Amino acid sequence: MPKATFQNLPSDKRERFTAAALDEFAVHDYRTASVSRIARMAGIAKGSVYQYFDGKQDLYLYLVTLAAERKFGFIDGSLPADAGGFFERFRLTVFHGARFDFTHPRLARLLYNVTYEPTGPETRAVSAQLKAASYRYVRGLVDTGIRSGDLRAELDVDFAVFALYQLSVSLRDYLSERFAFSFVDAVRHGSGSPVPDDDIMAVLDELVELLRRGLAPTT
Amino acid sequence: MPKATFQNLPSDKRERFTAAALDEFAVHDYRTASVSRIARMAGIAKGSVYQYFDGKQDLYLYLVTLAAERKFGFIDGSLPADAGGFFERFRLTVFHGARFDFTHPRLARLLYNVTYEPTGPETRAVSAQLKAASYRYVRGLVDTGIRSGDLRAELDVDFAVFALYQLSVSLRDYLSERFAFSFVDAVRHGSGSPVPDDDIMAVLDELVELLRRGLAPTT
DNA sequence: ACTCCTCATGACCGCGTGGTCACATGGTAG
DNA sequence: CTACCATGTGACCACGCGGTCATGAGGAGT
Repeated sequence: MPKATFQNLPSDKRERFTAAALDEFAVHDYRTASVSRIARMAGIAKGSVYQYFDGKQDLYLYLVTLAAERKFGFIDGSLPADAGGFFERFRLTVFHGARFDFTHPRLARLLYNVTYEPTGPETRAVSAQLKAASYRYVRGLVDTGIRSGDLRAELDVDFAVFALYQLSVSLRDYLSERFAFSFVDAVRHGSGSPVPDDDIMAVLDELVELLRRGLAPTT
Repeated sequence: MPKATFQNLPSDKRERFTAAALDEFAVHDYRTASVSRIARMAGIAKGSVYQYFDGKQDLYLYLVTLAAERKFGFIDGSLPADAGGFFERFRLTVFHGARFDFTHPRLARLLYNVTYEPTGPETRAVSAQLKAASYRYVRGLVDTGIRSGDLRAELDVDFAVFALYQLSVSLRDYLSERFAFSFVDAVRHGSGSPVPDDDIMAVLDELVELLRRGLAPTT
């Protein structure tokens, strides 16, 4: 985590550095990301990076924590306090998650990289932590869903949590493909307007419908 | 693709090299994988690698093609010729896919890496090709499923294909977590007996049930 | 014995990496 | 004016990478 020196920095410099670092880790995975490039982009000497953080891993941990807090905070802040049924809460959670991703492509792309990089000694712990947090969230949803009768009581909870997690995480892949929104391009240049809320909702309707009824005809 | 020199090699040497290369790309992603290490592991000089292949990318393409052919061949060879309903065919396809993965952890892990590495100029094309092939397969299943009435006619086919693909691909994550089977360990040391067929089937029942009925109670 | 040709070899190249460190800078307290 | 301390700096280090290439070994044809 950041040293005191980093906290003492004038805020514009601190932010310029943070932005450069986020860019780098959003476009490259951990191994490929380069501390030298971050320093160059931020317009500071490479040595300064090591005045702010203990090293590459430390910087990475800071950025991931920051991104995760922002995203979870965004979602929580957007969810209505009153309960609503399981499917409605799930729909809104994923919806606001997707909104966050399209409006904060750098942070979203960083978290995406973390999710799909569970290998490697440097990233393993961070990836596991992030996944655990997401699982906890979904499991809470499922548990209350079962208690309230919105979900079948005989469900294999572990499996349901897995399926919901996977579908909601990979939904970003589907959305970005379907609406031709490249997160990497959005980070590199400011290109591409975010996918309209209505379009996200349309796909989400499809997903919730699938989850609610299954693929088979009701006959 | 391999040069003539590689084809002319005595088969034991060729296989020792292929095994070493598969190991390397199964345990590391493309950038992290090292040609020098492969040569060392295979007990040959680094220069020899460049007698067999045009370079790292060329070697990678060869290995991925090989792994994909083996896996698709294995699944096709295990599927009964007579049709069966959509869900039964889907179940069997995923089942044999999982069986292949547990009995060929090196190849499985390589394909896994390809799937989750769509970034990077060197791997982009290969990843896209593999995904396209899988999508084509699933789409065929869905199309005939709709024609035969096993699936609702109003389904958004694109979305259904996405969901089926994602769930079946990520099922390996779930299985390996649930049954504590580490693919990476299985590659590095021969450790860990594959998950029993019955256990795979039990999870698959859960998946197919989910897809067939959806999460909501039938009420 | 001489010539080809295929293949094996490992020292070597240029590069970019994460990380270090001796030194420079500048503000503040005495 | 001096002493101190927090910061900034970039040349430098060792490393491992993908890739090259001059050299040599060995078998086949004549």
